[in-house]
Amino acid sequence: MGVTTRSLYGLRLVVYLMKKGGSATVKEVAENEDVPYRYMERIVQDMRKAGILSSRRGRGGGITLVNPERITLKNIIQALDGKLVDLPCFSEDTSDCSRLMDCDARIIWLKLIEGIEEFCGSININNIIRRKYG
Amino acid sequence: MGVTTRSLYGLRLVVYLMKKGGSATVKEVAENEDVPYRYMERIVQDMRKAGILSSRRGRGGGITLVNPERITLKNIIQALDGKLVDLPCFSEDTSDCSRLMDCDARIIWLKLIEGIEEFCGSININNIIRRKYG
DNA sequence: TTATAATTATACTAATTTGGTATGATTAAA
DNA sequence: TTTAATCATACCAAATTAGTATAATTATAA
Repeated sequence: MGVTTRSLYGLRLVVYLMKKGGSATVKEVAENEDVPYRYMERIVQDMRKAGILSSRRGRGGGITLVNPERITLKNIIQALDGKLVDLPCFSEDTSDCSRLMDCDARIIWLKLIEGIEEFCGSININNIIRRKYG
Repeated sequence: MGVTTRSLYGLRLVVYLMKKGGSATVKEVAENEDVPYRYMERIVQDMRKAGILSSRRGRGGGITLVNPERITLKNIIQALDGKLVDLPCFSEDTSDCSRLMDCDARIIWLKLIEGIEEFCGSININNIIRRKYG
């Protein structure tokens, strides 16, 4: 189960902003976190659309975490990698699976999805960072 | 976090053999589980190498689960998709990440890996199937 | 002993996803 | 009105995924 660089970079961004305790420009974060600037810009857009951060345009603008104390790993991965657990037979057009109803494998995948959603939802980034730095 | 068709089909195979309670040929499983035969053959090889099933060649041969009552979702995914959780910055050559030591994101990813390994290791396929069919 | 039914081993390939770049528009402060 | 920032898309190369194809090996049965 792969996690892409998008989520990797997204988490770096969140941690960076939390440690700074405020706002920053995308450029600043990209430079400090070793992420290509243009790529980071796009990641920021998706996180904004997901409500993880807000932004201000124009000179003096930048980005800010919306609810730092509530951000979970689930939020970040869902915003940037799409579904937390992505299974071929759980795609939009369920028509691609003719087994649906009597598929015993499916109940097991459902368990996986549920379990991972709960677990990732319980990983609160701010808690972990504060525990380390007070 | 994507799960590929390999794991999907691998689980179908395991469930099929469990419900049948014995051996089968790859062809039989492939036909019954809507999996391309040649593809299933290769999946079977990886599962055999991982010790999930054993096989007999030649006429009358086939495949058998080695320890049905001990097979977990973790076993299947690891055998077929490689690492359970695959992160770019946890690749073989750690040299690709210059942050390693003072990376706060890393401790969070480690949590994720640990948590998912434990969870998937706890999903026992046989238990679930038996619970449904007695 | 020979045909047949099975697994095993590799090599190949098309489609999709990933990990970016590039370009330009928009916004707002100095 | 310049400048510094985000926003919106389009593009592209490399890697991965999801298979196919071919042929070898093994063991049973006729």
